[in-house]
Order: sequence, then structure tokens, then C-alpha cells
Amino acid sequence: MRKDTSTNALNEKFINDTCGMGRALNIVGGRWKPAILYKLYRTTMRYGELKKSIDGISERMLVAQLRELEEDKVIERIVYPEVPPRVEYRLTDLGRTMGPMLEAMSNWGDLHREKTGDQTKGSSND
Amino acid sequence: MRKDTSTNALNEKFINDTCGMGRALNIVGGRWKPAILYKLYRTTMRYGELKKSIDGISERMLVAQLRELEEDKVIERIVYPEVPPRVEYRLTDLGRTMGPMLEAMSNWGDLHREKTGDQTKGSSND
DNA sequence: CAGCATCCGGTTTGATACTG
DNA sequence: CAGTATCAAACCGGATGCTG
Repeated sequence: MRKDTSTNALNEKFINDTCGMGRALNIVGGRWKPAILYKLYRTTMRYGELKKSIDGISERMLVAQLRELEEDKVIERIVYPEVPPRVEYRLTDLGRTMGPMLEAMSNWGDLHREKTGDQTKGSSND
Repeated sequence: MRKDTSTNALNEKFINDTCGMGRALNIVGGRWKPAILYKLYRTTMRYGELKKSIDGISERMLVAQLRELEEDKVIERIVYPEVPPRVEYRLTDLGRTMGPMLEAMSNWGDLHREKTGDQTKGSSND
């Protein structure tokens, strides 16, 4: 057990920030958001690249999720007024502040996989 | 019950497999999961207590989410073989390792709220 | 008390076809 | 290339009633 201030402070944070947590979840927690963010966190990508790299996603969903992330100010949409249309997506500065959170999530996900001996390994039909 | 054969489920599985992040999201990312987890993060609780403390949740959902969390090994279900049935729920050790992640999410949600100057702040305390 | 079964409506998603 | 439009299916969650 930790000091009251420690554990309590942490708990208190959860209490006061259940919404903050919900907000975070709302932004990164869509069905395709993780995949999109995962890609964009590494590099800027074009619409078509994203579509190809995220296997199974439909245009409808890709656009929808992209728009949401854009609205949440975590990604940026850059349109190049060229003859063959070109649109690039990349994280905003705010988007980059997700780093620690995403890492924490990723780490815990890995830990959880270890501890539970994961079953959902990529052997799913696809 | 959800059909594993549906395209939907397949895609979801794929996402969860993409990285630990998806896995983490899948576990804490339900509609009521945050609320349940934050309650149980503080203390062990009985089914009825949870139901009462989480305002608005239906039995159907509470049980469903509880079962999922249990299956994910982050919470524990303890049944007391007493005449008036008594069932308690509490975090497992693995569940407690979520602390840093939950905090990171909470923090970022907070930061995001500041940066975007949003309004969603209806923290309903106990 | 704890929890499951069933029905039902609203929302999300996927597939497909079409446009600038 | 980068989307938009539309329809139907799947899913989610709520309300209600029933059981041990």
C-alpha cells in the first residue's frame, strides 16, 4: 500500500476524470482509430496509402474515422491542389502529445498478452 | 452473443492484433468499462453496489461488461455460497497494473480538453 | 440478491456504385 | 486519386420479466 496521498490521488484522478478518460477513449477508441493512429504516428500518409495499409477497412469508415480524428484535432488533412488529387494525413502537435498515452496502452496491452497467454493471434481468417 | 464469422468480428480481431494498443482499448474501451474499473480500482464491490453506484447502467450491460472484464483477467468474481447470494468483484493483480495506463489516458483526456477548450465535463461523482 | 432471456429500437459498419 | 451516396446487415444498449 502506498501513502494515502499517492493511492488516493490516483484514485481521485479517476474519480474526477472519468470523463477525461472517457474522452481519451472516445478519440482513440474507435474500431479503426488505433490502426490509423498507429500508422500516422510513424509517418505522414496519403489517403490511398492508408486504405491499402489498413487491410479490410472500407472507404466509408476510413473517411469517417479520419474526419473524426481531424475534428478532434489530433490529425491534419493536407490537400495538394494537383491534377491527380493528393491528400495527406498526419498527426498534429496535439496528436503527438498522445505519445505517452499510446505507449502506456501499448505496453499494457503487451503485458496483458504475456500474462494471459494471448489467444487472438493473427491466425484469424483474413 | 456475437458471431465470430461476421466480417465485423474478424476486423475487430485483426485490429486488436495490430498492436498492444488495440488490445488495451478492447479491454478498457467499452461504454461502461471505465466506470466499472474506476469503481473497482478503489475497492471491492458487490454486484448490487456496482449497480447502484454506476448510475444508469442496466443489469444486462453490467453483467456483460463484468463478464468481459473477468474473461480478460482484470477483475475477479468471488461468489460466497450463502443463503442470500453474495458476489463480490475486485481487480486482479493484472488489473491493478492498468494504473499507469489509466492515468495516462486520464491525463491526456484532460490535456486534450484544455487544448481544444471543449465542454464535456459532467463528472458525476459518487 | 444476483443474474439470465427476450424483445426491440437506434446507431455503426460494410459493400457497392458513382463523382470530380 | 480521393472521396460521396445509399442500402441492408450487424451490433449495442435499454426495458422488462423470470429464476435460483
